[in-house]
Amino acid sequence: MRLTRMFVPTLREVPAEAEVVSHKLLLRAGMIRQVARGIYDFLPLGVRVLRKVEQIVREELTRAGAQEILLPAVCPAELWQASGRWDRYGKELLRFKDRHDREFCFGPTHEEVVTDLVRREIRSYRDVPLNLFQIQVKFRDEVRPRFGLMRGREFIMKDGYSFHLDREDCEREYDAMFAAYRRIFDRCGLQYRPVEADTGAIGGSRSHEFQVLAASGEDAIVSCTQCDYAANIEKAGIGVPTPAARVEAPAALADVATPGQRTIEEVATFLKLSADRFVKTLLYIVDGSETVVVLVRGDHTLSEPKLKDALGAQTVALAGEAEVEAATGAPVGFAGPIGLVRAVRIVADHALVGISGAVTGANKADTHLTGVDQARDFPDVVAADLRVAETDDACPRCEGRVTLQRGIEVGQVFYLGTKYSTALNATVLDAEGNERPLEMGTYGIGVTRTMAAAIEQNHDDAGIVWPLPLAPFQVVIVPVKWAEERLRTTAQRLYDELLALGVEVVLDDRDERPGVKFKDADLIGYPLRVTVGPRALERGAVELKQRRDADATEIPVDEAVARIAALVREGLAGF
RNA sequence: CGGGGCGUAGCGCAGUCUGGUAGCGCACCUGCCUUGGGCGCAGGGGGUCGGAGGUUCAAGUCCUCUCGCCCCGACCA
Repeated sequence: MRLTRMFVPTLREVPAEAEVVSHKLLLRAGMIRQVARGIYDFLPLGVRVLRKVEQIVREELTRAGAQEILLPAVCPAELWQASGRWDRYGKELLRFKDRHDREFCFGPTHEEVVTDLVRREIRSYRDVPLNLFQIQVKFRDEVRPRFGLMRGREFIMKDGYSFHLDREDCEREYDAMFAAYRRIFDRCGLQYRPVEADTGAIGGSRSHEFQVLAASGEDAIVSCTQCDYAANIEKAGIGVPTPAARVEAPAALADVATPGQRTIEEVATFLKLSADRFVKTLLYIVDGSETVVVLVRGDHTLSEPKLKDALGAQTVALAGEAEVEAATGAPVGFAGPIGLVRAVRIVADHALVGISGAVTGANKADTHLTGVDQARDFPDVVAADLRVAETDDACPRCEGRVTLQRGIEVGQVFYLGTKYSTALNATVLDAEGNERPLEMGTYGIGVTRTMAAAIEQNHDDAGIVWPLPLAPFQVVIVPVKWAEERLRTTAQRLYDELLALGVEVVLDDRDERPGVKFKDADLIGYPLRVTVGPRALERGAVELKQRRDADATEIPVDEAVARIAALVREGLAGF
């Protein structure tokens, strides 16, 4: 394309609403514009990048045996009622009625719809395995959309679903999708890590997230420095439990007045003790009814997913003020495991087993207990791995230690089991003539989020540095002075010849000063820039600069087209 | 949902405290000039000051309500 004919409104200044770098650069490079919170226009350059991501996804999934379909974005309530999610999904589900007052939602994900399709058409075990995917606009009415395309309300997702006769076959497909996802993100030119993930409220038992490594990522991931273990921090296990601190001469229990000191930090400062001497006492309501006391060391953080696993619970929720007072007889801030009003289950993190000389709430207003000895004072606890992992914790798989990194979740693979097939009665007859619910897997990729993640990971002060496979165009040709015929005709010829070779090239035919063109080229992030200027042309040459390099090299005009085409070809082959 | 911030030209902002003819930079249009990293000069167009109501001789400015956007937290996967 000629730049004079293109709709690329670049901005010199950053619109005030943008916070993170991908959002700023997408706006400045004229790729997106915000329409409402979490909802965006995609301009021509933005669409080209989206299509690049989509095409890679499409090719790799097709290669892996999946088939593309397109399901409705507007879905009838009945299917969601059948799965139970109409009530459970909450306000994130955008609901509305048609003119006949029938209820619909804008699909945030499509397990129900695809399972409905499959149950109507599939009868025999001979019809499976079946793996279907779509690339579609989704809507989730997020409480707090933010960071541009990183967490929008409307976004483009590749969602895939597979159907199998038994668990073994489903797990085989899971592994195949895992491998396909690796190829997809490799081909996108991204640095990422597959990590073990919490299975969350969707249900199911096995899941990996694909996390693009970037400091601005919303997720924390734990990875081992010695083996390939990596997990979302919510899920990450701790190899060797931290031994509890013990004091030499066990002290007797004693009340100590702590007026108005509720948080660990406040009490620790007040008593001049370090936080690891405290037993943090949290009350949880488990599965909506049972009150459970949960203990972690004062300097540790509880992981709710781990708590859920440890208790075998469906839901856990921090207890409200009234519940805390009912169980402890004290206002919030003074709870402890000793002398509770009601006998309740107590679970404690490993790091508290055997602790002595500790401090905890006394279950009395403005009072804490010192000299606490776990074995003596509250022996009746269940020990479990409950806390959030920290840097230098032991790896659960090897002798190594773990480190923390930030990541952007761009994909997730999930073994679902028969949750939806059972709810929606999607069954097949097996070889013995028995009706069996289909085993399912689900596989998602955030296409728009991948686009943002690529920028978070690939940019500099001047703008985006697109990996070649995702760039909206591969090459920009910049004639330094459009008015000068010699430069114009050379630029034009290079442009025509590159186009003929199938190179995605833009000709900056604007009558602008060179500085403006260079700034825009850097901002937009074309991987290759060809500068046609009087100095080099005098020597029969043009300049070639890669976006990621600092310097340009001069190449003879006659060789330029072949050299550039080869660079693009070889560059793409590298992914 | 709780806390905080902001809505003035396409973008970035000043003006609001202390009411009195709506401004600046960039962008845009015209002309000249210039052309290797966001040139220079001259001229010009563009605003229901987010919206509604109120106070006042007079409201961008004060009061009430409301809508939108951003950040932190809670929530959610």
